[in-house]
Amino acid sequence: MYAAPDLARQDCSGCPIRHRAVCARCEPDELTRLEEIKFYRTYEAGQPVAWAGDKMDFVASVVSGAATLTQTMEDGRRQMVGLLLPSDFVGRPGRSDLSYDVVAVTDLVMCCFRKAPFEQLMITTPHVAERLLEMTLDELDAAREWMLVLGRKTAREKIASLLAIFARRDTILTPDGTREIRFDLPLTREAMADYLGLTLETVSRQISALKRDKVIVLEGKRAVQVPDFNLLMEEAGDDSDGGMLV
Amino acid sequence: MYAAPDLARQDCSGCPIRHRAVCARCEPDELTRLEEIKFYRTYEAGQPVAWAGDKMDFVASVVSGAATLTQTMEDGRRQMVGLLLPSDFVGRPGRSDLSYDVVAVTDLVMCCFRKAPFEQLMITTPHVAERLLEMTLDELDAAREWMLVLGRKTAREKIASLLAIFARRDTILTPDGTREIRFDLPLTREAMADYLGLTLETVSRQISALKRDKVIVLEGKRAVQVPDFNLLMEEAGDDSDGGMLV
DNA sequence: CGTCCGCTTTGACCCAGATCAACCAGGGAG
DNA sequence: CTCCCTGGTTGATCTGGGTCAAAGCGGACG
Repeated sequence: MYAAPDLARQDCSGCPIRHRAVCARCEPDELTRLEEIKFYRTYEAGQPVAWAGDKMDFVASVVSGAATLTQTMEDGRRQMVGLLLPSDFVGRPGRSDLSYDVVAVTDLVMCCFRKAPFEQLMITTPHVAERLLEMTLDELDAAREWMLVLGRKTAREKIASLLAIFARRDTILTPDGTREIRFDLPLTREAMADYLGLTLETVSRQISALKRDKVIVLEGKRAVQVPDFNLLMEEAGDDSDGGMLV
Repeated sequence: MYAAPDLARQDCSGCPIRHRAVCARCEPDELTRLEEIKFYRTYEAGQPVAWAGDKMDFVASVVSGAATLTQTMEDGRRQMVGLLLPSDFVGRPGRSDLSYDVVAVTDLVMCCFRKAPFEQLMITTPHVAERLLEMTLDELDAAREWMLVLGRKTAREKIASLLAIFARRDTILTPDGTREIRFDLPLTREAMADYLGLTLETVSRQISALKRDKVIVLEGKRAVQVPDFNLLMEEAGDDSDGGMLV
């Protein structure tokens, strides 16, 4: 876990997301210019960062913590459309109003840039624009992958797919060096339901079912251990093998 | 309808997508450089453009016609993850393998650029990269909008949402100037089902239901007329009004 | 140390949409 | 003119996941 930084700190070189965020490709001089316009904001778990329809006058990178992007219909139905983890970028250079709610799900630290100077900077420092394009293309691929999950997978496959995502992101190497897959769920059952297009009851039932079938082992309600990752992938309906042959 | 162009033609200035595609922002000299590396390809309705997992050695803009992006699971379940219409862009500078199938659904003309020269050109002509970023961000927004449709909308709402998309894109002004909304469905029932995460039977039933309820008027199986666009939006579960007040 | 509250689990029942199956319409080929 | 073949419609039935309801389970707080 990354300690909330001193809000006045200016040094990007020790930043935990330095090598993965929009600034990843920047040369030292470009970084200096970014440092001049950046500022930090922190949010507590549960706090909104911005609402759909708001004008958001800044863009930002997640430094630590997690945030969700959700769309809501008038009658209250909700769909999570993105999950922001450290190094992910929010905001849309070139447009100002947001089309989804952004909410901190854990304590959150963001590295923000006021929109106008950032847009200016994108023109003068190609490495920022270049990296942002790459990140946006990755996001688009992920969104499309998720469309398959939402449109065609069963409840059990959906849960397994979500667990597989967390497993890939958060695997902890145990002290004795065995490559055991073990992580904490960063979301409540309700948030998982919003992500997967399910109800929280179905999420709970399917997690119980996967536990019963020994696909996962639960320690408490949040800690998950995956004894066999290939089995999990199979449950997710993804072809874990293949693709390298032929 | 745009006639299939002479495959050797080099003049971008008369191109029907000149002002909306990746090249929209190009200055005349940038356009000249694009012209030097471009070439056209045509596909007949139903033909594949590329398969998931293929290395695609070019990127392209749709000039006329339509293509679908679909992902397929091993057991045959399919989900359309994108619909390419004129001016839309396919391909991913920076990566080579495709993660979905690209298939022409109507006769299709594409303006292609070999990947390596295009990537080179992106570095030297910022207007291409700039426009591509903007288009990719739009695609991402659209993909996220679609996640709400797939995850939370009912079958009837899904159909209405799809019809609304076509209506917005393809509205034809009738000769006498009345703003009647009337268009042809570019997709079969099966393709609509793949787009919406439904079965083709459900698609057919819901279209019949919307017809019965006078939300749409069908002329034959493909021609659709929408007497009241607001009613259609309401059926889609979208808040057609609102957003401009406050 | 008890109680309250947010989160989770579990059960019983129901319904939207899937599945299985039959049939229809039109248009191209022989 | 008929045959067939592709895409579309419609009906009957089944079922995965939603809905409604009740109860467990920490952990914060008085």
